Amino acid sequence: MGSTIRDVARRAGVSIATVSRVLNDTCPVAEDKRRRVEGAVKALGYTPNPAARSLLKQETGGLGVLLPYVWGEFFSEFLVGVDQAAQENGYFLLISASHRSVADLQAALQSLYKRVDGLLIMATEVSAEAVQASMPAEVPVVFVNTHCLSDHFDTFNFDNFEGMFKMTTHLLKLGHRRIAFVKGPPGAYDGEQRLLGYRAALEAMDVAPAPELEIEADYSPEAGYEAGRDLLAFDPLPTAVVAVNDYCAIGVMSALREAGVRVPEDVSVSGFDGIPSARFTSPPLSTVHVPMREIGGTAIERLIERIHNPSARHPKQQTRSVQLVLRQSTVQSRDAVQTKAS
Amino acid sequence: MGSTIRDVARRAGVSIATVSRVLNDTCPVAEDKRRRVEGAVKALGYTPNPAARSLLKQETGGLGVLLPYVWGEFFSEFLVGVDQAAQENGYFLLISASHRSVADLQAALQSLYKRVDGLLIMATEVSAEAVQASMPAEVPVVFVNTHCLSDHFDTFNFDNFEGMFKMTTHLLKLGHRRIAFVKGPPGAYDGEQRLLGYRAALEAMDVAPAPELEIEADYSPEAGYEAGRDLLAFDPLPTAVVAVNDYCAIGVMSALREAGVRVPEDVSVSGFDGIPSARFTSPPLSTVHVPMREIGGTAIERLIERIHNPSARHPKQQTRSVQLVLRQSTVQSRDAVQTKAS
DNA sequence: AAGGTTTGTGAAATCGTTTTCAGAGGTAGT
DNA sequence: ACTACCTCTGAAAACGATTTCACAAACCTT
Repeated sequence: MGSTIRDVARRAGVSIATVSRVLNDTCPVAEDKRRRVEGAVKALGYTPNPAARSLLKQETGGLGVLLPYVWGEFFSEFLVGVDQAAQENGYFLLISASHRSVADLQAALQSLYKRVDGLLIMATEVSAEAVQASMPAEVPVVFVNTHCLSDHFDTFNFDNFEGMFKMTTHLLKLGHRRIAFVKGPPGAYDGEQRLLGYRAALEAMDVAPAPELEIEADYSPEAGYEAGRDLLAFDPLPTAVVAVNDYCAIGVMSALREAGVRVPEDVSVSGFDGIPSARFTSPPLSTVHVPMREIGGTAIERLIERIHNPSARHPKQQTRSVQLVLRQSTVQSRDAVQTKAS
Repeated sequence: MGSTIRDVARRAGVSIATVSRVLNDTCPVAEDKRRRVEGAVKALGYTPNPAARSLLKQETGGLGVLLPYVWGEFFSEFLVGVDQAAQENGYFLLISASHRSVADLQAALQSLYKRVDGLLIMATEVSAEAVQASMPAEVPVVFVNTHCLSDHFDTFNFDNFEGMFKMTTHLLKLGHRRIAFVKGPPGAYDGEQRLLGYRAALEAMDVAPAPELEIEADYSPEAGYEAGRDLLAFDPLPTAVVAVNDYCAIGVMSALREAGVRVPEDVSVSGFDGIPSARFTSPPLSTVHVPMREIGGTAIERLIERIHNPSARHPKQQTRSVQLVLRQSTVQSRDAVQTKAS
């Protein structure tokens, strides 16, 4: 193809300036020339070279998306929202994953430098401040699901703490008192907020915290399965298990089922994230729904707004609320039923 | 930041040519100047402008990835492999989804033009030929999981037909004779191949095909659920259900369970893809494992190879074999047991 | 009919690199 | 001591667009 603006100009019998004007509709151009240029463009299959264009105008038309890692439906839902919003606004996406440490992020930022007009960063294990410190300050950034100490950044989070607080409270109201928590990986912002929400709910209902019931895991069903096996050692079993996310809960349920423990009759189990599959587990999983698709879309729109209006007033910290979705995996505690019966 | 090569040259007291030489290690440079340049680069935090660079050398360092859509673990596994391979080779990724028709693909290709050095295209509902026809011919492309009529393209597929043939045969050997098939969306290459594999297996064992047992659905658990409900109307029930993919199978199992039909005691169910979650369903799902992570990585490596060596001989058609993973959702048919007992 | 404005156009500068070309200076060969 | 050959360096020409500037022609005024 390699036809340039010069080829088009020659074919249409005009100067390259005129071609550029027709293409960008930036100045009035005589009707006959305009038509000749359009004809030449079509005939040659000409497309402007984006490198040349972005060299001159200082913009690329690209958005960078940095993720800590990619796994499962949580991220794919997010990406769907991101992709859709970007396409609607005529931007393309530069996506890069597995950036958890500041060093990883720095390397990625380096390679994205001047290739994108703005960045969407989900850095669950690092603060926004730490990321920003290793980055040219002038490129617009929106942080998603990232810990932010100050209010100097645009952030778009969802309410990890509140969501888990609500879920735990719900289980407490169902009469559960021995509620285990299957934790996320150490150092992860969202996981830690969820843990704190769990603890706060216990405290709010005057239930003594039980550190031995907080089991180490991560966000995978494999780790959830292991955690579930660990839980089986308790006698008596906890009557409910709150998992840091849905995948983890799925693993827990799998381990319990394998050992002949029934969910929810013997043990209630809950998740977090509200991934699409949670509706179809056995039993269907009670969870806290995080609308990741919507969040991805809105975050992109925020970013684009920032790009168009970089001098805007204050960065915005926004927190999306989340909702309890109660299904069959959580029921009233048998202890509570017995107590009531007695 | 905006420091250019000229700033570096001035600070180091050399010409811009020398700076370029130091940065690209393209010619010998005197040790003292080299050091001065390196110092200036560090002091100014200089990074070469990629637009300028790719304008001159005709390469971008980017790879384009076009997907029909994104949903669930099948795609996230694929993306993990793609992302990892790209990073290891120093490429960045331009990802764009929801391109199912030729028109959609064309629009995406247009916006990726000259922004990437090569393309990875998964076009499940269009042939490679149709895509190529609307694309400048000189950019290297590798098609993944895409129907290819001729042998003019690099393709990297996995064995949809054979996988489903094996799974169906396995169920037949377990004594099942009334085996339902839950179909993918019409027009999807992979889904249709799987359907053909199912039919071929029936034929190979002289089991009469039963078109009424082929139920319309798509790749989602929701559609699988609906298909499962449709199946409940059959009397007698089929003794096995082969779903076009795992998510669909999950939906089927959910519908059956809800109606009090036990899996696998009453009905065996199988999936396809081998998504990570399939291990953790209830019961764990028998499936055909497609190593999407590996496939994504290998496809990227193939693409990079093509980029480095565009004049290579013939395009390669490669088909990755797939493996049966048998778990608890498929067991011997009760019919077969009865027959044996009689 | 003369002057001022508008409209349309092309030449040339610019963006920030890489790379070619030619020249300067040093070393070795005879 | 003169030529031949390296080794290193800088000036300048690309790459392919956009945009400024200047100018010509056509259009109004009065």
